[in-house]
Amino acid sequence: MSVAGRPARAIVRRGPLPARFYDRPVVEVARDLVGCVVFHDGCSGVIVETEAYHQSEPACHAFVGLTPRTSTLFGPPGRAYVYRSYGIHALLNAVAEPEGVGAAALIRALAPLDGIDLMRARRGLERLERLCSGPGKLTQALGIGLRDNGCDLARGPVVISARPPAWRDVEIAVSTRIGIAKAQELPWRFCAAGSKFASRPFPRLDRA
DNA sequence: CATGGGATTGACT
DNA sequence: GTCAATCCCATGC
Repeated sequence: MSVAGRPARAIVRRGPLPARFYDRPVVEVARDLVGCVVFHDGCSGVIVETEAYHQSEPACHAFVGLTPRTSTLFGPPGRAYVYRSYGIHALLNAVAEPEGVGAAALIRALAPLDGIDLMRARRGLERLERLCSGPGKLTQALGIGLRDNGCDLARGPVVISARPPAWRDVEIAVSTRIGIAKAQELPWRFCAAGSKFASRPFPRLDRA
């Protein structure tokens, strides 16, 4: 017990991000999610790479309007949007902007924190830098699947919490998005500068 | 109902 | 550098 009477873990463990964190422009949400922590099923990791997607541009699934697939994107902010990519991978997004606006931040890479042995077992890999260095890799490592689509990111099973103290002032690098055919010019990719855990190195450094 | 296209990854030349 | 795996879902007949 400290002099102040507060357990140390109360300082280290931050609460989940509230819905209002997500209820604003998706580009800001994507940028500010870098350094926050994703939890699921005994594993966690610090977000080191994100991308923003908005209904106004054609790379976003919500560009086609409200369909069964995109209903989560148009729903309330602070939910998980999980979809299957290339028939194989589940990709995790955090829904942003007010309800009725289709937008989300794609979580592209994590720096592993807890449950690393479980992540290694799920991924069949040893190297820490490769466990969560891609949007399909991190969902496999944390055991996140399509069943988590629509879950409340403040209540779980998938939870995102605020930046730990060591990440509060993380330097953010900006670049264009990866793996898309349309709207490639938008600078909507954000990364913890110099992180070894990103899906790919950054072409150059620009501060956000 | 048939078709086609991915916000990827890992194996291979 | 190339390429296939694999499946949800939007689109069109």
